[in-house]
Amino acid sequence: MSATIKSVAEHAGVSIKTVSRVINNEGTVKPDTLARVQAAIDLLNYKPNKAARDLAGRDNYVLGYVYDNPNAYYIIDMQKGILNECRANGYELLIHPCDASSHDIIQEILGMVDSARLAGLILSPPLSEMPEVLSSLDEKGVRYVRILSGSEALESGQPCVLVNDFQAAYQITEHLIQQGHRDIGFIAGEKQHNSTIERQKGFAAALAAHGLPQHPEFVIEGTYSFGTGVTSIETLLSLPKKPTAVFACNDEIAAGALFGARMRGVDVPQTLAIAGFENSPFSRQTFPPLTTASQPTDKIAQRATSTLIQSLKARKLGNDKQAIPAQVFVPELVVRESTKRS
Amino acid sequence: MSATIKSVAEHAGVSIKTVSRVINNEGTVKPDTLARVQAAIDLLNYKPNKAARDLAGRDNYVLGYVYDNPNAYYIIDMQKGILNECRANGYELLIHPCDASSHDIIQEILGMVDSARLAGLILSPPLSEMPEVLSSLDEKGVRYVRILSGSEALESGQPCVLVNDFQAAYQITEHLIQQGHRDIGFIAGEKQHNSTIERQKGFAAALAAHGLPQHPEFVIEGTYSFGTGVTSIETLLSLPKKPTAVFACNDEIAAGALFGARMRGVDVPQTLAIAGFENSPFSRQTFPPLTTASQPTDKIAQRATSTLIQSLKARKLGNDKQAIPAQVFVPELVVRESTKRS
DNA sequence: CAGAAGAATGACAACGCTGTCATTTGACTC
DNA sequence: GAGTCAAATGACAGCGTTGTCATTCTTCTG
Repeated sequence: MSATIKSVAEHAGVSIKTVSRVINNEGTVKPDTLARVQAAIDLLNYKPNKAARDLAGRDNYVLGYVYDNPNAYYIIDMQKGILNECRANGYELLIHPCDASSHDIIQEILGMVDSARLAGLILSPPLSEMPEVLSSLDEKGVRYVRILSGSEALESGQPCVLVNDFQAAYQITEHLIQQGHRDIGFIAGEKQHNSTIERQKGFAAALAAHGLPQHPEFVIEGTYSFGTGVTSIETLLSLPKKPTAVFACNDEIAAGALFGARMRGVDVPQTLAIAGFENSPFSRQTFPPLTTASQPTDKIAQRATSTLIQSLKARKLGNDKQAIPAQVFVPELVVRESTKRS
Repeated sequence: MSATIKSVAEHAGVSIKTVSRVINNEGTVKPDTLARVQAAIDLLNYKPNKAARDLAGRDNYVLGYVYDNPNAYYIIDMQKGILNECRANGYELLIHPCDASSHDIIQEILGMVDSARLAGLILSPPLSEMPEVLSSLDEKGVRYVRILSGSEALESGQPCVLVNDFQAAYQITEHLIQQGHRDIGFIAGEKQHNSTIERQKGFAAALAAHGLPQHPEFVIEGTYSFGTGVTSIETLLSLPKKPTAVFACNDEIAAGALFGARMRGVDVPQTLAIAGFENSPFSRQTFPPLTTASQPTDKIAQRATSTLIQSLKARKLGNDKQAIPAQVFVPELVVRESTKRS
């Protein structure tokens, strides 16, 4: 049926091993041999058989993306970014949605890594921030890259990509302050997401920097959901002293807050300003559109994937020590109507 | 490292071939041998190596989901449904987003099928409705299952799952009529999606059935996007005779229409009723929430996958003739505030 | 220009499984 | 109890690649 390494070798008049060297870029092939082999590959439209590769080689060419996140847009963007990088490097992607709060989540992940012989894992929050998960993976020698909230270089030099939620939250809060708001509410997501913690810290830091008081009753804890937005805004607007602006931990909460405000007949942004976080497509589609922070999720995912692949290569070549620098992404402030005072 | 078929065989005191028979459910193993082997498998926590299986066997255990659809919620639900079924049957899933309008889309799909040695493909609209794609796949002998809009059994007996958009659209339209609307606008999505055609037919049929006139100027063509909703509603509301209700071909358009109406200060649902289609999560989150039709996307996906797997098994066993009956799903009307007249 | 050292290439086993076909086992017949 | 036949099991090759190690070709040295 399709070409094999053998047919390519015959065509090029070399041994299969040499063809193998060419397709693996081992670099120890003479230029003209390489050209001959490459020509044969192109001619026959040869594609290495993944199964055989996986079987024969020590490592294989499948990465896994394990996630527990209800945000469809986030996941899709992640997948897009990961896939781009995977394709560019001849890797495949296995996706594995799961429930991070399940009691045997670790077994589940380990099981899939094992049965699919994954070369490595891409972890996004909250999984990337669960110590039990990470240590189990370390113990089993499973390679992974983490996407997580933070900005400090990790001591370990582990492969990771950071998102500086603190700074972005700081900027959003500052934007609200500059609009003249002094009483600003904060609606948090799940506290097991580091991003929530960081965003809240950024929020608090901005208030402090501008000499504004912290009102504990203005901070509501919830989940990254529309429903949280709806109920939280009710709570906030029922306070004797109401905030004039609200910073919601993500767009979904913000959309819920907007919905809740409208239910009560509160005008946004005139009476109440609302800001979200994430720049989900629908943050543009609410009425009014939401001020938010734009996170290049697909770029982050791509970067994470390339980091993982690099670390995989490094291990293969034995120079396992060489740490790969973590890249830090800072979400950008996007100002829209939901916070614009006329 | 992990257990192999050989270690299991030794443990159970049988040959590797017998173990192979057990894990493949070939049914020609004596009950007590089977029990011994099964015990060894459990004991060693043996998982067959997929790469070896794929390499040795004629067919392999990876399905592909190829899609071109900007709707993140749809894709996520599809993936969820497919994965459920895959896991239950020991298959893996490879996802492949693509651009259906690309000129070499066929080559791209064929290439990935080839290089990943896919056992079969799951196709959703618009790819599942592109004759060129289907015929190329047929020609190459690639197995696939289609998810598409329609209701008639396909002559060919090909594996497929149908969604009866016609009937659902009919119901939505009828609902609007029952609310007293006589002048109803229709905003269409891409016409290369069969769903658009079917929904429009259902719309027209309902009008006809209730003796209402068709107003060509009330039908706007666009894409399945928020933007289409925004601009279309402007067009409709600028007509000398305006519709009092609008049926948008999906929720995203409907959300855009709602946005557009609000921009013009038009009250929904009092002055204008708006209905969508799909029951996307955000159809619940607009203000007011959208009347829509609920499509059990994950169930549809799951059914499609099981159909594909069945057909794969049938081919393996040689009884390729036996056609698998196509299941038809009818989206259900979900009435919310966007069409409720007080 | 012989010899050494390194670069380039090749031969061949191994990876873990399934397919094919041969062999053994067991049940049933007369 | 020998003979028959089907059911159960096993031996072994082969899937397409990579890893290991041996071999050959180059280039450089003195």
